[in-house]
Amino acid sequence: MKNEKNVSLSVINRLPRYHRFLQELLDNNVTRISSDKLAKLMKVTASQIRQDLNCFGGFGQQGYGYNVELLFNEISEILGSDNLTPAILIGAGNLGKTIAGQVQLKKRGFKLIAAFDKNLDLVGQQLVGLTIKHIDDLERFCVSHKPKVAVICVPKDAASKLGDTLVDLGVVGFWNFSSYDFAVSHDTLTL
Amino acid sequence: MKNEKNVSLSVINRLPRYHRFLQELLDNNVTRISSDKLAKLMKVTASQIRQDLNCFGGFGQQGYGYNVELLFNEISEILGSDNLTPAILIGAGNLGKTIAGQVQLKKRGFKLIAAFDKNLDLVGQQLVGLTIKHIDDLERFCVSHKPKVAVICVPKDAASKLGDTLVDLGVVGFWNFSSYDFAVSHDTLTL
DNA sequence: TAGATTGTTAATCGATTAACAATC
DNA sequence: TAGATTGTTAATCGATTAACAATC
Repeated sequence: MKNEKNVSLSVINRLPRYHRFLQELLDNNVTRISSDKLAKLMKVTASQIRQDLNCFGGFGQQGYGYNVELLFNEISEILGSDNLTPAILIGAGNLGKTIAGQVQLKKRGFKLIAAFDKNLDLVGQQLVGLTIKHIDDLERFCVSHKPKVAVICVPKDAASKLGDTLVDLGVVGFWNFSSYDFAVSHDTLTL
Repeated sequence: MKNEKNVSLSVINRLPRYHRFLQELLDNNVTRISSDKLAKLMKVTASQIRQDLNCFGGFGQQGYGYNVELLFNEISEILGSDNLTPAILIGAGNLGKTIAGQVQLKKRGFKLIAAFDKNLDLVGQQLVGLTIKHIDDLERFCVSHKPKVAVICVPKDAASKLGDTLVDLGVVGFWNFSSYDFAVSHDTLTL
């Protein structure tokens, strides 16, 4: 397998989608598939698929195509738990709860490792298997656990204070459900 | 004002952000701003700002910069109600209700013109000023009102049946909060 | 082997950034 | 006028698509 460095964000963002389509194929007992067939299925170009998959190594075989199970396992590994990007949820109110439950972070390559809120009524409650922490613990937590992504589910006013702090604490990506506009020069994640 | 044709989606997607920053400047009684200053504020390049704004006409003045109020008004007009892209909400359950309330479609250039659900308990209820309609009315509604964007807030199984139908009905953009992966060759909107 | 299909290089396309002449 | 700053062209950059030699 070739060096995984320099794989563009565009490619990485597409991996979960490959994963899902391969899962589907597996479910339907499809054992092999060509870039051309997969391309038609996913409504992308075959070139893109070959380019993308080749970032991680020669998974295919000339004249044959790709082994669905092998490819699925390879991508699973790349996206595997060890490779999931740690994310935190900030704001565990109605919006936060809904997002946490529905947005399927894992399928997108993220793993929720903590949830924070300032409301003491919520602190201590369980949310998708996590105990909601008080927002005052945010800094200490980030220093020790180094989450890379923050899912922002707080009102505008609260959000406006979070941006710089989080960036200082090492957060490099925001998935922003508040109406505040992070004027930080970091990637905002695509839904 | 020059021809507004051929303005890229990237530029259009940035307009709401310009709008918000100009609003802020107005609130702070700033009357003029150079592309350079605005660039620093928004953490983008001055070139990009000048290129973007010039898609719609020469709003600036050499040696002076941009008149904040004038520019704000121009962008307001471009994003104005008449120019808001009509959108529909599909799925008015907990997720749909939260999204409808929180995601601020208008700030992103969309106007919610209808909400649909299959649950008869929800049909008839009010949601952000709209009466929730039954999903069976979807097709008739789309034919007559031609929404361009659909905000999908239904479970995976329900979502999977919607994609092609909606595309056939003229929907060209999806803002997808379900876990179903629309394999349609249309733009998915960026959060 | 012959046909199919990858891996990979080259071409294209579009968006971003840089540069600067025009001009307020 | 002189300085500032736009409007706009040209250069750069990155991502996508096309093409095809390698090869299973």
